[in-house]
Order: sequence, then C-alpha cells, then structure tokens
Amino acid sequence: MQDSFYPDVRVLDIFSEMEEAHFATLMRGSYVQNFPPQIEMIAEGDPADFLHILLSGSVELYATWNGRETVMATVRPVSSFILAASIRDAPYLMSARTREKSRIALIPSQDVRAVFDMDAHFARAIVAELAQCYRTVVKNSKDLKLRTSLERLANYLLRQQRRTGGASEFELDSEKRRLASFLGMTPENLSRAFRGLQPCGVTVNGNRVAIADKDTLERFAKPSPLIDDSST
Amino acid sequence: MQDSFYPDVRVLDIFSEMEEAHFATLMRGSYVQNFPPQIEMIAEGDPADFLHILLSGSVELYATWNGRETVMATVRPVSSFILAASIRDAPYLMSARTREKSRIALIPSQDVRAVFDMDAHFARAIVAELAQCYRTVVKNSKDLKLRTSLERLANYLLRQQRRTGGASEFELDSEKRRLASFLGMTPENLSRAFRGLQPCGVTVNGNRVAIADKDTLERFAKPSPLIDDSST
DNA sequence: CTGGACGTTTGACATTTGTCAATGCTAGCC
DNA sequence: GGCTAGCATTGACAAATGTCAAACGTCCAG
Repeated sequence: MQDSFYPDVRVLDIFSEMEEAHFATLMRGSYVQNFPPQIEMIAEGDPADFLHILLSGSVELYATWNGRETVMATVRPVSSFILAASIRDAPYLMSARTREKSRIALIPSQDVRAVFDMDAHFARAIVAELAQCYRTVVKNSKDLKLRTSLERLANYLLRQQRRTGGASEFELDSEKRRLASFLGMTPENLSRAFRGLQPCGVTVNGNRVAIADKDTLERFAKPSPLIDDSST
Repeated sequence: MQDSFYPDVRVLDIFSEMEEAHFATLMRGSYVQNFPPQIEMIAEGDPADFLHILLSGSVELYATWNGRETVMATVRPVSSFILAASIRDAPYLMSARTREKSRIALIPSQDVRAVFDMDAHFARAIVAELAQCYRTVVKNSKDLKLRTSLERLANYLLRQQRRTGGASEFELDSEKRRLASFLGMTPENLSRAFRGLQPCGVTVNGNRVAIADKDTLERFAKPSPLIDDSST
C-alpha cells in the first residue's frame, strides 16, 4: 500500500492505538483498490482472505438464499467490514457490493491474526469492534422480531433524523427499494408504510422526509436505547 | 470460587489455552451460584458486571419491547453468555432466565478485560468466541429475513435432528411455545406449520418428531451451510 | 380418582404482508 | 423537446400470519 493512505487507515479505532511498527507491518502487506459502483466485491461463501477497510464511497452487505436477497447492512467510511470471518478464517456469510465508486483497503487476514497476537492494543481494539458489531446485529434482530413493519420504519426515520443532525427535514440515504429490503419488507409495503405514518406527521417527497411533530412520531415508535441507540 | 469447579470451567474453549496463573486470577474473583428454574438472572439494560458461564442446566436469552417478548437463543452447558456486553462494559441487550435448575459461574467483567490484556491465548480465544457468536446471530438474521415460517421450521427440524445424533425420530428440546417464539411466530402458527410439513414426511407427537424421509424434507427446506451450519 | 391448571390444537376471522399488473414520475440521453 | 429506462406508487387480489375463543389433552395436587 502507498504510504499516502496510511493516515486514512490509521484513524480507524482498531488501528489508532497500536504500535507504529505493527501498523507498518500490516500496511506493507496490504493494498488499496478502487472499485466502480455496483460491483460485487465479496460473494457469500468465499474464503475470507482479507479484512476490508472502506476508505471512501459506500458498500452494501447483503445475503441470499434460494433466489431471494436481503440487505443486511450499509457500510460507511471509514470502517472495517467482515471482521468476524477474517478472525475465524471462515467463509463470508454475507456478500458485499459497492453502492458507489469506493476506495477499499485490503489487509490479509493472516496478517491481522498474526499482529493480533503481538499487539495488545490492537487485540483490545479488535475485540471491542467485534463486540460492537455483535451488538448491532442483536439490536437488528430485536427490531425485526419485536416490531411490525410500520414500527420499524418509524424508528428507522427517527434514527436517520438523529444521524443526519436532527433537523425536522432530512434525506434518506438510499433508494427506497434498498431501505425496504433492509427493513424486511417489499418496496410496495414501504410505500404503504410511509402513508401509514402520515397521521404521525411524516411526509415524503422523493428522498426528502419531513417529520412535522417528533413527539407524536416517538409516541408511536417508542424508540428504545437497547434497540435504536447505535453508540451503546 | 471453590477449586473443585475449576476443571469444569477450564474445559471451555475460552479458558483452555490460557496460562494457569491467569486462569487462577480469574477464578479467584469469581463465584458459582445455583439458580432455581424460571429465574430472571439478567435483565435487559442492566450493567454487565459479570461474564456468565453456564456449568449445568440451561438458560434462555430473550428480549422485550413494548410489552412483547421474543426468545433470542438458548444457552447450553458448558458455554459463556453475554460476552459482548462484558467486553464493552455496556448494558445487556438481552435478558436471561433459567429454564431449569442451573449452576452458573460469574466472572467479574473487569477481571476479564484485565486478563485479556495480559494473556495472548486468552485474548485469542475470546475474540474467536465472539466472532463465532457474531456469525451465529448473522445466520439467525438471514434465517428470519430470507425464509418463511414453514421454511424456518423445516430447517430447524433438520438442524435439531443433526444435533441430536441424526436418528429419524428425536425430541424437541423445548416447549413448542418457546420454539415458536424463537422461530418468530405464534404458537398457533407453529401448530399449523407442523401440519404444513406433513406432506414432507414430518409427524409430531408431543415432543417427539419423526422425519420419515429426510431427502424430501431437505428438498423443501433447502438447508444452506451459510445459515444452518453451526460450526462454521 | 378427580379437578384444575396449563400448554397445545383447532376453527373462524381480522390484519398484515406479499404479488402482480398498471400507471405515474423522474432523470438521463438522443 | 421527446424518448426511454428505471424506480416509485397505486389498486386489486392472494397468501401468510396474527388474534380470539373454544376444545382437547396431559400432568399434577388434593
């Protein structure tokens, strides 16, 4: 990897505290690649030879079975993805495709495992990151199993509003069909769900969403930190 | 903790490779407790002061929201649970209750984190365990989002058959209402789902399930290692 | 042995969600 | 400007799932 990318990677939580020498070791074996939009970079079932770091752009993690497909998560820079498969040297459980032009650093999984054993700071950071990922998936499962699609959408909108700064009007960050898949419903049902939230003061125009009265929406959505708070 | 329990805990993957001294340190601060059946040992949202190790009995992890409840997982001995919350020093995302009389070892989370920094073998084992847990939840999510309830039941039966040794007749390991909740459906629907699998050769009598023709059921269930294989 | 508690099953029905087809809308392109 | 492709929306319908009430069965305590 070119030295010029080092600082971009270094800022990531999992690398920020490790020793310079170990970081350099990791980087020497790595490389950076640019991907065009809509490229499947990772296919479910492939061996996890590399830990991926998204430097810019965005990536969608999805899964398939029996001809069906569902969006599992969206990765935004700067963050790692497919950490668990790298650690365990196991096949990927999810596929990954770029949503837009993206720059990605590839770090050989075996280097990650080797440096893990040498650098306690790195080990600590890796385990913290992985625990975070675990908790995110658990929250997601709770969302899916405990809420109806209307409730999922309402809470998603509240989370997105917060993520984008809290203004009463904000942008959805993806196409509605992707959002529908992420929320576990069809695009048609997402349309109806948006209409179903009109009584709570939600209006949509293309990708712009306005929440007239946050309190009303919250009374319906009943957000919980144990499902909707991404930081804990 | 009494020395007599040490061997029971030591066999766990996360402890088996660590240094004796570090293991002793962990055990000295820990204690073992016996719980009667149906006791809520952990409540969602509580601080994660202890890593729990189930020595005998069984424990159910569940989550609640807005008056609803869903079973997330069943823990069987000997294994740890609520590892991610301990690592991150974050609140529990799931509640835990005993399903039967259970013996549980409690290890202070801060000791776990301290020894993690001192013992590379332990660190390696913790991260492997956590990655495994992560992958289990991801598989679960895929199961939920990509399959209908009939398909989930069919695949669950195939997994359970395998888990119990592969005989064409075997026992369900929990009440049907729990199974229904775990599979994300109502007890009524589970009943109907069992009937729906009769054409595939599935018969139920109380807790005993018989699979007349595994091939037929597999043709319907289409099990995938990337969802149903617990080892990878 | 009997009564009651509890889990399961069944049926009827309501609600939710998915499917299909048609239409509308928007953005990029010739 | 007009055309086309792709996504979003809508309506009508079908399928899946949840809800409620009743019946059934089993197990345990009195």
